Amino acid sequence: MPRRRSEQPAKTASLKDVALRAGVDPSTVSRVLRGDDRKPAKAATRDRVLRIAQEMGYRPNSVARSLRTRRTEAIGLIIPDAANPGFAEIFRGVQSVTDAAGWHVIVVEDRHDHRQELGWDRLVLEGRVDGVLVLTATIRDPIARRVSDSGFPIVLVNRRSNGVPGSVVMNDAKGSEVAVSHFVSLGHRHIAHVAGPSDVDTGRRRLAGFRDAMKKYGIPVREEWIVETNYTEAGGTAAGHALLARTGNDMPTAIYCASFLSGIGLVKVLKEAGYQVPQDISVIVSDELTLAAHTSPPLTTIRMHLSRMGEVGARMLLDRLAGKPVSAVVIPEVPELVVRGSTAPPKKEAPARGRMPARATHQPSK
Amino acid sequence: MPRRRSEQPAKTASLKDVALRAGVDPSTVSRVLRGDDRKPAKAATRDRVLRIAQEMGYRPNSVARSLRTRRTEAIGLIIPDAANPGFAEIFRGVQSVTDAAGWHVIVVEDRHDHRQELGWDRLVLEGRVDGVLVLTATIRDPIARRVSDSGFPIVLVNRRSNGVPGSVVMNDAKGSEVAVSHFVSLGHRHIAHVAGPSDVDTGRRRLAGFRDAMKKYGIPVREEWIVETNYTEAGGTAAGHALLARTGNDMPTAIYCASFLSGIGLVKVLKEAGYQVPQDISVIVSDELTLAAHTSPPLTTIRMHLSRMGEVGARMLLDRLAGKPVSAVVIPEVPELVVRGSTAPPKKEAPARGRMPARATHQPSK
DNA sequence: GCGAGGATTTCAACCGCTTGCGGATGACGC
DNA sequence: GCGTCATCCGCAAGCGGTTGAAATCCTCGC
Repeated sequence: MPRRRSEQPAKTASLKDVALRAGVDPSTVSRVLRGDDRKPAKAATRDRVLRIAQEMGYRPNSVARSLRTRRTEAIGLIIPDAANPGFAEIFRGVQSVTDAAGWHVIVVEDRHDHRQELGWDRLVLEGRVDGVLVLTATIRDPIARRVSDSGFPIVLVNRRSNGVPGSVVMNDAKGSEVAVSHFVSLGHRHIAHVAGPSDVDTGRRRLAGFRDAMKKYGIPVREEWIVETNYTEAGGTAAGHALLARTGNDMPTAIYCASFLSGIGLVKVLKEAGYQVPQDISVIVSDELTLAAHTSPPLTTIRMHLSRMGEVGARMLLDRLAGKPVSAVVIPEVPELVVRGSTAPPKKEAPARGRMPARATHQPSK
Repeated sequence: MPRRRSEQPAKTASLKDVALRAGVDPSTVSRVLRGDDRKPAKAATRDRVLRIAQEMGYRPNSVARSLRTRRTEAIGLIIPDAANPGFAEIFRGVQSVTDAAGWHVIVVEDRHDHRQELGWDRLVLEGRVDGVLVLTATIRDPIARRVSDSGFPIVLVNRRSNGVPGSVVMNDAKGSEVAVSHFVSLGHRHIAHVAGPSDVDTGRRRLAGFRDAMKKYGIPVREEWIVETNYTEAGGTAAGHALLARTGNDMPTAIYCASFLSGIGLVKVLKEAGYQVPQDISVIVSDELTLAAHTSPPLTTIRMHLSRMGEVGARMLLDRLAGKPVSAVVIPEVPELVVRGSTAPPKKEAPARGRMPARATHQPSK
């Protein structure tokens, strides 16, 4: 068991060591290894240096290099909640571009309890990363704003925030329209929306898109059927209860829910209250995830191209670090409907339009 | 819009700047700020330095510090697949201890396609992190072995590997026993196991635990009912098909599946083949995740305390970096059964024991 | 009043790599 | 034969901290 020889970290070869063995100056080794063509070496010495570096298994020390070049070739990824499966999708996209570029990603979960300092701004203040991808920003986010104003490269992903120029989002409004459109085509006219938080951009835009779509189809929006909540399962549960409490038996026949996780919570509450999905109430949730196919019932979703958004965001950040300016982009991919088992025509559609008390067939158990 | 003043990175104050303003030597500032008590400063100068540093918003440059101290205060977290929700759990645990310690985590997804180099050993070879937490190691993993042998701090999480002394796993065998025990108590005697890969530790130990438990209950193991696959949904699908192909109509009445994701795939195939879960076949999957409550049917699971494992692993790595030796630990929390809707008594249990062809009521559609 | 000895603080080297600048070497044209 | 110019390579100065050794300053005992 060769566990002996390795008490201290094995002292890796440095640039100087290689230079010594190759009989040249460290600077020459550095230039050769980096392929610095502003100062090419003679073919002979280049080959020799290359060979020796190879033999010695030399690897440049990234810390020293970073100190000198003032670049870490690492970015920060600030996420709200690792347990949200949507994050994994975005991370995928990010990783694919950072990987290709040879960059590293420091992931930090930003629990909002310790607002002010000690969160992720340590990352930027202490110079550990060259830029950050922020998935947590609210519409007026003081920290994001401060960091951005300081000139530090920052790109928001799936978020926009006041005064932060770099961001990538998707066409949330279109997603809402697709959802409403599907409901309408099934014959629904009693449509509710479980919205995201009003202080985050996606929440607002999905809601706005919902309102626009309803108007487009000539359906009045019932304000008591708009309930705001956060993007967690508990949030969905709360929203479900709120909806039940507000409306009594006058429930909508269809609900567009602004996030997958809250959709899970929502459906649970509906079922507990005695409503069947989709027979009594149809549900569409935002964000297509593989798990959606396996829930009960399988969820009809709006595919939001999360990993694409991660890619584009990472790309923008890297470009920014190469000198290009950032901008607010909306990824071109349009949200698509994925039909599964949580949507169906309404049970008994009333003959005309007009407002009518929805069926009272089911006495909510709660 | 104050976007102007910030064209270049705002030139943060350095140690020297603070020293200049405070009228002392940089080294003094350094010692004061670090609270280096081996060489305490006079109270007056200490206060002055502290105040001025505060005023100037000084933050030490972590790169420079790392170069000198040879510590990055960052660790690498090597994961197989960000889309696996179990990872998020482990990450949670890891983050909770690194956060408390003020350390950072570089997450890299180790797609095994580019085996040999360019994977995560760049992280260690180029000195970006002080240690790594590896969630991907196989039983005889050449890279993990090499890194470990070089003396680089490495701790495996949910994995063990030949020649790598630091690891934390849970009591997988016990999990299998709990599962089998539950099946038996429901009256099952035709029990299959969809195992993890035989080249990863957890796969082997869950399988071994399964065999032991079967023996304990005096039930012979049917080898054609043991199918090995990986921890993905596709793996579960494949396993399901394999099981159907191998056994024809002689299917088991209960299956213990070694992972959540493969369980999802397995159940899907079973349903497609016309088997109802749990009426025809009961299923227990390993790893308790919140999603398990919402699948169709809700899955009976074995809670594996993943986040705890993450905590313990991170703790061990940090301790190792502080000089303590590592070891192979099994976390004390025992796997617990979480009963949901995917398990039930077998439909019609044969009168006695002995081997009998299972019901042929269902003609698998495939 | 003076030297000892501890308390404070400064000096300077160094971590490993990058890079502007200048020196050495050699080829070439006249 | 010599100046000119390319080409190739070494020197040395950092990047921004940390840290052992040395210097300076006080305080105290006699």
